[in-house]
Amino acid sequence: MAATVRDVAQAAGVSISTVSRALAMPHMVKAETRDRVRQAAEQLAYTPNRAARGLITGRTGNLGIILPDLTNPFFPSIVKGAQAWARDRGYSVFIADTDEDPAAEVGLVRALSKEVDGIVLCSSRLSAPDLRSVLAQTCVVLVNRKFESAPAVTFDNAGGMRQAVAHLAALGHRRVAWLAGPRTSWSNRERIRALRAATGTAGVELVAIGNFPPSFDGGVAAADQVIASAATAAIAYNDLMALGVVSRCAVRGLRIPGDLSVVGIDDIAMSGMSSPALTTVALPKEQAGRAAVDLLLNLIERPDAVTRPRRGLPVQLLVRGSTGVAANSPHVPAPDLTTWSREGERHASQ
Amino acid sequence: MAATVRDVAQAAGVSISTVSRALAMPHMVKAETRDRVRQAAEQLAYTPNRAARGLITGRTGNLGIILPDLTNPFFPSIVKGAQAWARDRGYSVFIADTDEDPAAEVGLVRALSKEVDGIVLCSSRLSAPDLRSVLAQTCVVLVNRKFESAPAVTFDNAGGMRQAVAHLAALGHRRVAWLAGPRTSWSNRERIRALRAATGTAGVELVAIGNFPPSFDGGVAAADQVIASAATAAIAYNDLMALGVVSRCAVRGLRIPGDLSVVGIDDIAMSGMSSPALTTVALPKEQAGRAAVDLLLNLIERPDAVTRPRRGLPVQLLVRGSTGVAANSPHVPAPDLTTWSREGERHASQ
DNA sequence: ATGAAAGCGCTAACAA
DNA sequence: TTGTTAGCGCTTTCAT
Repeated sequence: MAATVRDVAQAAGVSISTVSRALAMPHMVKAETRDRVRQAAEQLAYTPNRAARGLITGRTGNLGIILPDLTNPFFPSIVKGAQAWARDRGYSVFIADTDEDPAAEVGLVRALSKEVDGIVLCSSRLSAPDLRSVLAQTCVVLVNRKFESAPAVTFDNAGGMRQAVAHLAALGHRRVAWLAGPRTSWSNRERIRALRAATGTAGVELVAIGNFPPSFDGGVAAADQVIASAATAAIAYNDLMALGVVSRCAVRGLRIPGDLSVVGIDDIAMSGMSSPALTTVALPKEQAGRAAVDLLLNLIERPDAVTRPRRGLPVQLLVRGSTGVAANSPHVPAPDLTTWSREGERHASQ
Repeated sequence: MAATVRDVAQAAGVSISTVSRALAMPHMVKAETRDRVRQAAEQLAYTPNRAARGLITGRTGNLGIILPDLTNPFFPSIVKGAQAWARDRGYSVFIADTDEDPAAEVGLVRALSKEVDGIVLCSSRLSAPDLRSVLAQTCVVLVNRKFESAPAVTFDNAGGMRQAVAHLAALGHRRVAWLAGPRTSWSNRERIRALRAATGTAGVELVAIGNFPPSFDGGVAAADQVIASAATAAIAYNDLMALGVVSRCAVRGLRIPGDLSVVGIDDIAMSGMSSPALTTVALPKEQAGRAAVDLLLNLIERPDAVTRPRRGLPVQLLVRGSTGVAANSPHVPAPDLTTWSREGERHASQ
């Protein structure tokens, strides 16, 4: 059995309350006693029982992180950052995947809230009333979503869109397609708005297409509409969709960036591995995880401190192979079977 | 404040122990009383305090999952399966990422072991003595590693290698390269052994190359040795490496599968998105997560039950675009600058 | 500066 | 079948 306060107290020849104090509030104990206790504790490999502590303090020392889909590579990076940061600060992190289901999201928050001191809620797809109710009941930090005055870590979507548009405009693109992601996504709304502003300023025509699922297949589905739109460049809601566009363009016989320039958002690992590599707006994902934990711990440990709204984390356009100088419209004739069969094997993989 | 047993007891007009029983051992309580208690509990939205319960039962209702790197897409799938399965069974899951550091792995097991009933240890890189010590102290299920008599969930590496070799042999390949992953990886050792057997039977010559890091860049680094080996096909330790090989081959001006066939292992999402799509040995990752949780809960809830060793989970070769009929040796002359510059932009992304 | 004692919310003996 | 009671290991008054 693991050592308890009592064991340590006995070994150090003091009372259990002295042990507790020596370990948690060292300044309230005489130096000599403190050292004796510490030594005894170390020798017995004593670790306070968190359940017992939690029972009296009302705190668990645990955090939760809830996200739509672990297999979307955007999220593991956030989790990685959050988990490591929290652990360094003495907190453990529960993970929960909603499988993109807002109903499950509510349930998970409720279930987790009993077992944690606070929750990091990533890319929440919750409706305003649901989210409001969740925020009222639990200590929550949002990531990648802003909602009323709730503490949140976001990315500088506007800056990212400006960089992307400036890049494309400089390459001579005058007609740019936006491939929208989920309608319920806050960042999707945010990005289209920023895009409208940025294209307006740059004298670039914007064509919005979608919404589509924020996945590779969503991008594949979107590609044909992009091609039909006669845009010479496309900005996708995320890298996964952008990669889908690139893939579908290959099937359709379009060259990237020769016929169409493609920009993604996120900078998931995959985006650097495709060929051509994807030009993308890199989001500091691990940093966001750390920032969320910081915010959450602040909320937990200093509930009265005022948390003023923070601006989005800075993002960085990474220019890679999928963007190039503007070409003629990529409007191509309907593909014939010859064109298709050449890449037929590719298609089998979907 | 949240409702306690006492509140429910009062509301239902019974004692606290009746409440506890009615909820945890319904058969020991008169039906009518039970219903009354349940109704009161529901109305008060009562949830047992897990810390208090844990204090007396000695169980936390939590599991931990430890893995080398969350940003390696192989692991999130396992976590996803494990997390959902555990939650359905009333357990929450802590996540911990070792950042590929075996020393951190030991520390994390120790730290987590205080807060959980059991740990799922994925692709452990621990040395035999370290692993033995960990297993002695904690309730652990290994995933993707076999060690002495420890309970483990593995994949049928031998079957996978046989399928891959049979596929390549049928395509006429007679000289196949194996790109080894980390030396400390159990599955790496397992696979090379299976490969030796399978190639021997099939009359195929095997060339082992490596070890390399199990990453895209590892594959990029390996590719040149593959090309120099005059093999017409390569099997990589995982999909990430296989994708690296494909990418590097493009830079070197080799066509896939025309000049070289490439087979990966894992079936990460990315492998279906590359072009050509990657032929790969698909591992049932989420299923492995679920199986690990099953094993773990069995261990926790029936410590005396004998767990007999299980064979590896069945795997499935997915034939896609990256393999084709054997060509001549891909031995090519050293690339000249013209060849390189054509794909120079690709290179910038690494 | 230290100790004694109460009690967090729950489960599990033991009584009735 | 139900109620009473004794703790689980810890923190935290309240005395000393």
